[in-house]
Amino acid sequence: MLHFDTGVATIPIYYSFYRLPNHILYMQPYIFTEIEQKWQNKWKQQKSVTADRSLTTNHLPKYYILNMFPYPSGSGLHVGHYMGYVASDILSRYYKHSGYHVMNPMGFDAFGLPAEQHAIQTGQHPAVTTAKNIEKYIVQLKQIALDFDWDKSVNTSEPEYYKWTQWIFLEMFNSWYNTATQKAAPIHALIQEFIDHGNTKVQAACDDHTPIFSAKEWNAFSETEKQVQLLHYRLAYLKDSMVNWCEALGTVLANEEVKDGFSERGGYPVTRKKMKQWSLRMTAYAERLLIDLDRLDWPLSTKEMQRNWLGKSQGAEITFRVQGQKGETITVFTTRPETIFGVCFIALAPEHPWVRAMANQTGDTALIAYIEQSKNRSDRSRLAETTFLSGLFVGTCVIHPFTGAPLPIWVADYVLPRYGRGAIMGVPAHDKRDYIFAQSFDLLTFPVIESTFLMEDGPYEAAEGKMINSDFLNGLSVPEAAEKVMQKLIQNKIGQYKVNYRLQDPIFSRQRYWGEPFPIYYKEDGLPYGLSQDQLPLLLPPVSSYRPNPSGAPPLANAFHWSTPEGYPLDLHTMPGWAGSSWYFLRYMDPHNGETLLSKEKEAYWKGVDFYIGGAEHATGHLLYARFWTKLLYDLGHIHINEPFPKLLHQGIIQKFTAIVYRLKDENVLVSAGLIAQYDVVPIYIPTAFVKKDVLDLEALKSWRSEFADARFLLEEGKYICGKKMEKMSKSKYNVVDPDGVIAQYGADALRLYLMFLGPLEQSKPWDLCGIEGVFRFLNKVWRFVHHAKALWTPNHLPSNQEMVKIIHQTTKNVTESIKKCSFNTAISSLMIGLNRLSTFEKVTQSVVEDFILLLEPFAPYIAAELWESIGKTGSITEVSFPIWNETYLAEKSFEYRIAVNGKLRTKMVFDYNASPMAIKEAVLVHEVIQKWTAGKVIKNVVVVANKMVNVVLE
RNA sequence: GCGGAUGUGGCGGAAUUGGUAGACGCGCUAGACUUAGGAUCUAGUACUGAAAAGUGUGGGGGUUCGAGUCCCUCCAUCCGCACCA
Repeated sequence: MLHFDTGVATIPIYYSFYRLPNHILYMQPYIFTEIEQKWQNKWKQQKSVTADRSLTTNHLPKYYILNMFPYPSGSGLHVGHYMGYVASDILSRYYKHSGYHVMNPMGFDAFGLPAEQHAIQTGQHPAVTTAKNIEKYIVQLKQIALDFDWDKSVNTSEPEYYKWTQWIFLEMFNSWYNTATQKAAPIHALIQEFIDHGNTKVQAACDDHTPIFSAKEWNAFSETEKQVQLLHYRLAYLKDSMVNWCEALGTVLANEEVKDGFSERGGYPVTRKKMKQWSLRMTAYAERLLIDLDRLDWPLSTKEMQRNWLGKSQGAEITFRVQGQKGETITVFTTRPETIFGVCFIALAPEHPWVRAMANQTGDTALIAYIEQSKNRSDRSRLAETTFLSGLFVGTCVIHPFTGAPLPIWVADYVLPRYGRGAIMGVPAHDKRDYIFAQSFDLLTFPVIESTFLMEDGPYEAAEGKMINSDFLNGLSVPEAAEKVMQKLIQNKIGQYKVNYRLQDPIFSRQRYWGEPFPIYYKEDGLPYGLSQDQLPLLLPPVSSYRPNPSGAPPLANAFHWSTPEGYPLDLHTMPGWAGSSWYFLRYMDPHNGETLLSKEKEAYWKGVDFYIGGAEHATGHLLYARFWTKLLYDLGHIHINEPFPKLLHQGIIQKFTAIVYRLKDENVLVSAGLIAQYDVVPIYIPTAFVKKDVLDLEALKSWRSEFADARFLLEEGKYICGKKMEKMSKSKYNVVDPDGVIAQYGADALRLYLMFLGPLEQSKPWDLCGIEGVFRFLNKVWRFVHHAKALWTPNHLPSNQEMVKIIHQTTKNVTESIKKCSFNTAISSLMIGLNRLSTFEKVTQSVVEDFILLLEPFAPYIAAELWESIGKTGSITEVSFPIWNETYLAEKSFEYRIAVNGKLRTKMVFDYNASPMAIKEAVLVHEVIQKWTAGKVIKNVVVVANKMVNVVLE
């Protein structure tokens, strides 16, 4: 046994000297640590493993492959992160070998809350921690030979990058959405329109209660009034928004960051508060975002998620007159206008303007209390009730537009203010929530569609059947009735068709420090104005504290003299995490351009991302925002790409068993997994290292954390059995696998191979280190194979062995086709099969060995580079063309048919590749095995499928 | 509840898209070379059965000469949206 001190760990290398021929005896073993170190150093001198080709190589076809860039967190990468990166690296290397000009960049989504939290705790500037983390990431990425071109990297937190994020924001601020042309346009075109016609004719996406003004009125407006009106149209606009305010974090949280009234991060209480926030008029794009999904080569599930998120629903708005209040009306949105005769009440969101007006007017304390109470309930909890819905009768009625009957107006918080008009018509007979509400308050329920349902059974929600109890709709089918009632509503000017989207304009400002400052200042009128382009980037200022200002203002209020040179105060908000990531794929094409965000020439060459790889968890966030920004920049003529990611693949997540102990709810007693049914327990994740074959090492746990030191244990047969669950690798669940340890033990090539060999890229799969032995053995085998072949070959003088040629061509074909399908697990399997078969030959020709190393290179670049050099090649292997197979070598002369009788396989027979079906049939029928099965039976049919199989069918 | 996906040996997974189910790898069993084996090589390894043979791709049904693959239905698991009027 020899020991090689690798510097990382002492690894025993086993191999035997006996029995081997001399040349093998002196063959150096596969010491991956040395090899990988050697090539890493070599490649360090180069920008990229294959030097970047300049745009002068325009004749080359391009391939732009992209990974979602990571947030550089302090905990570094775990093996799961590598999944997508390795896949893209394989593709990138393959396309380079195939003559493409490949771009496979990597960068950092570097603004984010963790660095800011760290800054708050330690006082260290987030830029410092971020830079440190990025450095660590780059080392980790380089060690597994990921061929990223670091010259093209981007970092969203650097001024040269966020200058353009701010620039894009200004473009949004200075634009409006023309719904007639379905395009965004510069704001000056809108101003001209106002000068000519006021806003009476313009079709634009704007705020709900934008006042109407004539050209004359516009021209008479003061500058301030004009700006106020324009703000109703800008694509980036200020809006009073109900936001999730977290006092402890001093910030506003997105809906997805709030869980049951508490912040997801930190678990602090969250209240709802009205604040002026920047919003983006994304809803203007809802229809285009929906329609264009059809053109995308994306996983179906992700497209479906985006469709749900956009949430298009078609229906009608119907206006009801309020009884006893002349001229006052309430407009509701419904998807089922045909059920108009089944309306038993009207329900309004507590936030509805009419409700507020009523409360002010009457001073009704119960109503005011109800409005207050609803304010702090999240949408989720407001909708979560299944048995009782709360509400309050306002004491007023509306008039049914057809029957003239009075319908009570209720305030109910199951009606959400931001969906539709914040008002619904309650049809308890045909809507589940309306039904529950009616049950809760004993309201009338009145069916208008014929069904076998009894009222006691619940609502009949299906949109099919014959209309009843519905005056002029009686006897019609549901669709017919819907059409007829709409005609009538439109005719009577009390209703119109309406399309609604669930999507809302996202809030775009954060009360945080570590993000892009808004290039916005405020004049005396209190209105926002954009900085000019030459004032960008607006640098993130140093602050005395990263916490919110004691006044409650965001951290930027802690900056010294945060104002324009003229002395106007600058906006105190910063942009959210997704700002920088919504357009970064554009910047990679031209990362250092100081003049524009992306030059026309570079865009014309690269034309956008060909293949995007990233996690499915970004299905509705990042992937939707990036599509929105792309369309916006496209509208304004800055880019010619309409969709950012035409082709998308989600890599699966790596899972590992977690270890769980169960503690009694109010005692420090841990209960073994088999006994938990009898107790009230809380599961707690513990490090998996403490568990061997489900049995817990009690001492390890006790010394891990003080809280366990004096814990008592309820054991099963003297052992504590842990619970386990296959879960996504995550630091908080203590089941992460650190890549450095794996690399030290098996090498980066083995880790790459293993990650890819595990299974289909897009599938989630469990990590099990045992399996890595297989690919590690394979690499050792390759090593021996090449050295063995090299020692024995006499170049160019070996007679070409047809069988061997066929094997390498077959392998080439299988590997190439698998790579193109991103089926890397079968590609590696083909390499293994190829090697196993080639190893049976005494001598192997040099060209076969060369081809094999080339086929391996995208998967295991270190060993490939080393072997390439060891067979006497001086140039870089990455510059060499990928092998191409020749079908004529693969042609078979004969085929082994499987012969079945009544579908059951009975024997196999070899026939010439071109044998006629007639001849095959005759030969099969006289074959002794077949005769045995057909003896005494009547043969009904003999199915002969050329070069597939034969089936003899008996009566 | 809705939408999407998945279900194949002890395990990870293959299967030319309707044509030999279980490639490749792990694990396991036996053997070889060995002081040794956690190196390497050889053979075997879905299940039942002594064998002949039979049974097998979550369950049930169907189409077909032929179904892991297509259709219907049910079940389980995972992911997403969650009572969006």
